[in-house]
Amino acid sequence: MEDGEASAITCVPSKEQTPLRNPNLLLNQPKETKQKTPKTTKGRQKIEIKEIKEVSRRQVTFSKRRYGLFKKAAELNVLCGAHIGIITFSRAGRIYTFGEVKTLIDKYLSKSKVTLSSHPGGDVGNGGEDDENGLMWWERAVESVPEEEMEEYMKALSGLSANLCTRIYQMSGDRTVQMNVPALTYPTAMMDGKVAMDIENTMVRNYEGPNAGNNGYIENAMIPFGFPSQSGRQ
Amino acid sequence: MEDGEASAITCVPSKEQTPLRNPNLLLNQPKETKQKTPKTTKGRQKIEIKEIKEVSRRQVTFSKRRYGLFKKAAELNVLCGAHIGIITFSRAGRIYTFGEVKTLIDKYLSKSKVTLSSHPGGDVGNGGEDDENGLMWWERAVESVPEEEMEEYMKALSGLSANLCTRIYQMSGDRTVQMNVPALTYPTAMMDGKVAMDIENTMVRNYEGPNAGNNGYIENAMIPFGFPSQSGRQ
DNA sequence: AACTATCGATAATG
DNA sequence: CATTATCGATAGTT
Repeated sequence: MEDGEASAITCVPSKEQTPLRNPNLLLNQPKETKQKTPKTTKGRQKIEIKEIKEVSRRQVTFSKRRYGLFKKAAELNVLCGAHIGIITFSRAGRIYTFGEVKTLIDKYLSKSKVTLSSHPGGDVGNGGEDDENGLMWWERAVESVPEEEMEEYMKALSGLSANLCTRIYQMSGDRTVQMNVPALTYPTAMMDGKVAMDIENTMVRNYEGPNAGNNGYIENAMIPFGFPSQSGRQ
Repeated sequence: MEDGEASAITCVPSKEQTPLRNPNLLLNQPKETKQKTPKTTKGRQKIEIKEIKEVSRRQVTFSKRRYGLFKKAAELNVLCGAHIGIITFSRAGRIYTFGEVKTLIDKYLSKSKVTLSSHPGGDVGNGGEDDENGLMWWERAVESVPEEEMEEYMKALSGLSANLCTRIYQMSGDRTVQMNVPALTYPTAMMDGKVAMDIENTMVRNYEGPNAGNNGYIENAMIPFGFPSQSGRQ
């Protein structure tokens, strides 16, 4: 499907290309005889929902719409008390996440000592700080994971999620805990920096919802990570 | 910020603040030449972004806005080629998901044998089918996981996610695989029905993006789950 | 990045 | 659930 052809998808089939050059724009300005509407731009125009080919335009759209999407999610969260998590992978492999889910799981992990007080023999209790000695198997750097084990990893991840989810539901404690299951876990984990070291052009950004505050939604909660100021490639 | 009263109509027009400093924008407002239109409704009114107290109204808003959110996500996906996953928990505990992520991970897991072909000594190759004998630790039912181990589960899940993400990035194979990491795993896993059995009034709905087709977005891809009419799990 | 005109989403109503 | 009028998001431009 090339440009210039409406795929007849729905809604308002009247697709009009834009030969429009608003004469008010750059023509000589004979003063505004009628200062009614000095149109300076065409304003928003209808676009077809299909892949944007031009890179720069696509990047801009991605930024704008991702922002809008997260804002909507934040509003939905506040208005309806729903718990929402969003992960977005850009084409270039950047990860943007939204959600309290991440925060909640962070909180859970950080104060797991308090939450889970009675454990038999382990010393998980002081898990607040990193346990640098004797990494557990899941803490190994991924380089050590051969490709053949990928499947198991996947399986483990899937199974873990299921188990966790079930378990948490069974506990049926406060509902906030129910939400913080697996969804947005790995961006958090990637925050440690390990991942950033390995992946050249991958960054993680996070967007926090408004539920921490009251009803406004936080605009600039994006936290860059990994490399300082890598601008470019969406 | 206090929100004491619960008025019948959550409309607080008095607090309306105009962040726009351009006077031209005000000119756009339709000049109210008395009443020449028999207005049948007030139309959309501005609402404050705060929790909606009334249940029925909140439910309606949740439906509408969740629909809108998923639609936006679908558009973003198509327009920019981004891969997006969304999980939404309603207050009642219902789960709604959006995203190709779930589908992709399903596919990956089902054909992991094909995907990971060259392994030295193991026999992961035939991992396509379930290994019913000798369940791995992550396959144990969660009932057997004592509460004290919850922390480890959480930790494992987190670590696994990070490792997986890194690993997949390193492989840098086809991009579809990159996307199917951990995000929307557990709804899939919950498909087994175990969770549904335990939780009385919890259901999982899924919303699929449009990337399967061309540029339209699928409206009614919600698939109920857990109970009888399971029409295939792909 | 900021602005503006327009389009799309949706609160209120039937 | 359909309609409508308004508000909010955003495509195009500077």
